Amino acid sequence: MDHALKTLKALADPTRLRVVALLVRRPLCVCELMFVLGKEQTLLSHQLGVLRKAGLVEDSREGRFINYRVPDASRRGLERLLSEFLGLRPKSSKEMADDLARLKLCLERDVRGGKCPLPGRPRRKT
Amino acid sequence: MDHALKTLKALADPTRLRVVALLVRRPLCVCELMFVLGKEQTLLSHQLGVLRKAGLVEDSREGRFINYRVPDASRRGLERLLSEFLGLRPKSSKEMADDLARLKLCLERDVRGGKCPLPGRPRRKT
DNA sequence: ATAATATATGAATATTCTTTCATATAATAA
DNA sequence: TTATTATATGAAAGAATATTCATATATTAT
Repeated sequence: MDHALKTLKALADPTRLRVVALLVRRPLCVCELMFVLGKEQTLLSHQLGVLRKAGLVEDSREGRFINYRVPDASRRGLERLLSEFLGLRPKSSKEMADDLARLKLCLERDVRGGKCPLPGRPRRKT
Repeated sequence: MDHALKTLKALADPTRLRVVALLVRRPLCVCELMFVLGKEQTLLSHQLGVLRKAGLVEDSREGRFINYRVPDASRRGLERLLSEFLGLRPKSSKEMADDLARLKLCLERDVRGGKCPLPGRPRRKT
């Protein structure tokens, strides 16, 4: 029950919930989350720490970037929790739709100056 | 997303989570919850208020007692959330097993002095 | 090396929640 | 009516969380 509580507490914050709703779709680095959510680096770092300690996300370094992701094992469960139990679907939640739109922008326009090395996105030219 | 957050916040407290785990099984009045959880009336009252405002529980008066229950519509979803997503099953959670044992006691031994009028339990002799 | 970039972390502050206390209310009993 | 029982509620106190600030670390670039 302790673990259940840690999970619930970790999700019970607007920014963290948005982060999870994004990461459940694809891995992202902190700067992409900053762009999409419009939050300070240091705040996201703390909040990602909360999610990490709750086991909801994992991180892995890739060069100077750190990518966060939802572990494969929990992905399905989380997806269903969000969409089925909480009703968090892009169609029904404007906030979520907006985040996804900004994410699209972020990925398409390579907002971080071509520096973010996530798979499927342009890398630096060096 | 606002509603999702309210739900998560309401569940993200040890006492409230225990309350929900009990009410998902059967309706109970406040004094029964007091007995099972070993908490003060006034505390439970506040916390039931939080759950009620989040729509997780309903209340209905029956004489001088007030019975709380999980609305039929959300019962299945909540059950699955607790057992499947959070892993809160009596078998795996000692805390939950203990609560259910105390609930059994409470119902069998008619702890509230035969006064609680919930269905399936002895009523006052008057 | 030095500088720049991406991110983390500890401490301080600000904010929000929980718990308790005192008291109110609604129903029933005497 | 007065007393008792079951529960609710507002306010105060206490505890936990979130946010910000200053600074640290790791990686890469120059």
